[in-house]
Amino acid sequence: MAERATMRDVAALAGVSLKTVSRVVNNEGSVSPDLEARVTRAAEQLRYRHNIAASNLRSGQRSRAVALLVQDLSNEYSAILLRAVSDVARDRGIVVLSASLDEEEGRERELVANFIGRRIDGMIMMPATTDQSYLQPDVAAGFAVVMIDREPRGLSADSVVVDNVEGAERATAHLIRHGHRRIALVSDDPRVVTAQDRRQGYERALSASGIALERQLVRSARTVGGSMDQVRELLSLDDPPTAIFAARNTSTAGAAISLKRMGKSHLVALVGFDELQLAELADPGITTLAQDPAHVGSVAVGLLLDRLDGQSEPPRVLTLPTALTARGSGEIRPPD
Amino acid sequence: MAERATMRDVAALAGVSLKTVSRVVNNEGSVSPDLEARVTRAAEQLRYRHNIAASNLRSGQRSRAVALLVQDLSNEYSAILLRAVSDVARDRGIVVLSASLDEEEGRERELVANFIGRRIDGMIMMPATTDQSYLQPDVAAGFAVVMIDREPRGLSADSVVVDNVEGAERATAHLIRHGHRRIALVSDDPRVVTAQDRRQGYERALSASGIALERQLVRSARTVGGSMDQVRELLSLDDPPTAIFAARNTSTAGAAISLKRMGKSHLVALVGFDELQLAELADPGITTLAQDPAHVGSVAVGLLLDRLDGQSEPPRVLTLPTALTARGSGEIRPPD
DNA sequence: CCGAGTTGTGACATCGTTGTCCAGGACCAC
DNA sequence: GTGGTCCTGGACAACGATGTCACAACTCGG
Repeated sequence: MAERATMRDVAALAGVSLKTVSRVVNNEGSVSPDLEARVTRAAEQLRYRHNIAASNLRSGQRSRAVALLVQDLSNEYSAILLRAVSDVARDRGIVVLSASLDEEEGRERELVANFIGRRIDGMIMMPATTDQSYLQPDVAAGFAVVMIDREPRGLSADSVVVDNVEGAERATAHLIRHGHRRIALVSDDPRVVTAQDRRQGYERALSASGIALERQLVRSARTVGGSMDQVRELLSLDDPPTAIFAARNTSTAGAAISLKRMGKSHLVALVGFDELQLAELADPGITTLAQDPAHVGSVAVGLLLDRLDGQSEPPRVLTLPTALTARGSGEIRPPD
Repeated sequence: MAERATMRDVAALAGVSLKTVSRVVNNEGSVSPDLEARVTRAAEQLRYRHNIAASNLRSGQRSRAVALLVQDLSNEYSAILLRAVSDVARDRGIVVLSASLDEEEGRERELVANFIGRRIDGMIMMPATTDQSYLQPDVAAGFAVVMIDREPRGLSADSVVVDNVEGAERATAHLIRHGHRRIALVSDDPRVVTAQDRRQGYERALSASGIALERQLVRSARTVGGSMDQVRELLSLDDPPTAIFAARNTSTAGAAISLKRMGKSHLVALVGFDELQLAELADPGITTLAQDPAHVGSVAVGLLLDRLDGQSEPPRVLTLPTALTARGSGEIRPPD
């Protein structure tokens, strides 16, 4: 296998010194046109590829790489987020690494260690750990961190969140306003902070209307399939709910599919937290209370780049709004 | 801002030589337990983070980083692909960079140059260029490339594809079998190779049944919104199509939304190429002819890792199957 | 108690690049 | 012709790490 050409090889072929090649490659300017042409030709001839890692090592520059750590890259929320982050990064010549944490603490620590070992400049993370104080020394050493979806714990870092409690309360109140009093909650794993917040919002809305919390109407599941099962069980209760608040996009998808398979899409109301790309296509359309993941992404990467540009104010928490879009499923009224 | 500790600092604190620290960090074994403990303690105390880039530079090891270049990371197809690639990579301690090309040749070349400059080990790519011969010298230097969705041109590299012509022909034939003769095609930008292939399959199916190609029924659009517009136009023709073959997931989504808004979901048949996560939720469910992106991803990364493990057979082309899933929209019969 | 073999440790060069600094030629004014 | 400035080019060390090799300090058989 052919070895890669280095600056030394280029210099030898062009008959100049190593440093002159470096000057040409970095466009430092102070090289005569004649020599510059010779160097450029030699580089092309040898298919020279500048080694960015070596360059960064020597020059002490930033690596121009950042990471995005989310729960699940295949979730459409994360996919849109990644796209938004990548677009902003690319405009600045920054590359993006990404990974899925699946809410596993060990995986977060392992991936973070790997990324920091590669000396990336910063990271946008939807944390899986409950405490991120282990990152404090790295942040002190200039590593930029922005949390999304959840505020940092034990770490001073910027974050971009939505008001999950308020949003869930609003979504649940929407169902109550349409006459429901038996409202089920289908949410994510209760260990997840956002799931706890959304449950709290759900409970607040109920108690604000004097509705007692019924334990059997509160369900959780981590996957679409799991949510389908929970909804099937809910609807076969003796006294089934007349409405469902699905606190996450996978829960909403599962609930909607279950309702459709049971032929109850038009009978049981459904409001989902988070957007679903094809929410409009379902029949009835699925009412959602959504945040805009592209906005979250661009705001988060903006905060990150600010820090890399030397911003040193105290950490900021940006709370983005959520919007309720009525499409039909959330406006179904309870039977008589 | 605190500078990061280096091995030199750790060595000084532990009172040993640099090389001994290196031995401990790399677990080379031949260090006495006593010294090893001192080194470990010093490393923790200084929050030492091993510099992987410097280590790779010196040792000449691979970087254990690969890239995934797709058209659009926010497309659910790409998101699932990325997730599958990441999962396999993570099991081997390999990190994944990703980027969207948006079918722009310049962006492909720019991103590839950046990634190769970072000395990543290999790349899985849905190419935007029509000719990838510019990569040949890098492949010769040990850079592994696997193409997905499209075969490489001007480059010997492995690829993972589906038979687009055959798939499109099968999808179109499905509509013909249900009695349609005026079948519209809504596809991606005609410069995209897969769009050309799928159009060819569409035409083959028509001519196999003696149906003349009608130019005005052949449309293309790059986005969901564009596809919606095309479908709206198609249905307001004097002699509108009774069925639509949407040759890509964004086209399918656009077509389905347009049909729903026009109240024609149950009147005009629709078959889409590629899966849509909520295809089942639409009313009627959307009939699709799909490939499995997770499978494409794991097969592609498998080929890539094989090459990195030294596999040197001639390039392979793996053709994966597509499956037609009837959900209702593709089985609508034409009026009268 | 010696010589051979085994272990553990460190000095040094090196990976591919860039920052620093100096040499020397061209040019100008005097 | 001299002295100063400007510009270009190159020697050298360094970034943070590891491979090579040499050399102490052991062990152990005889």
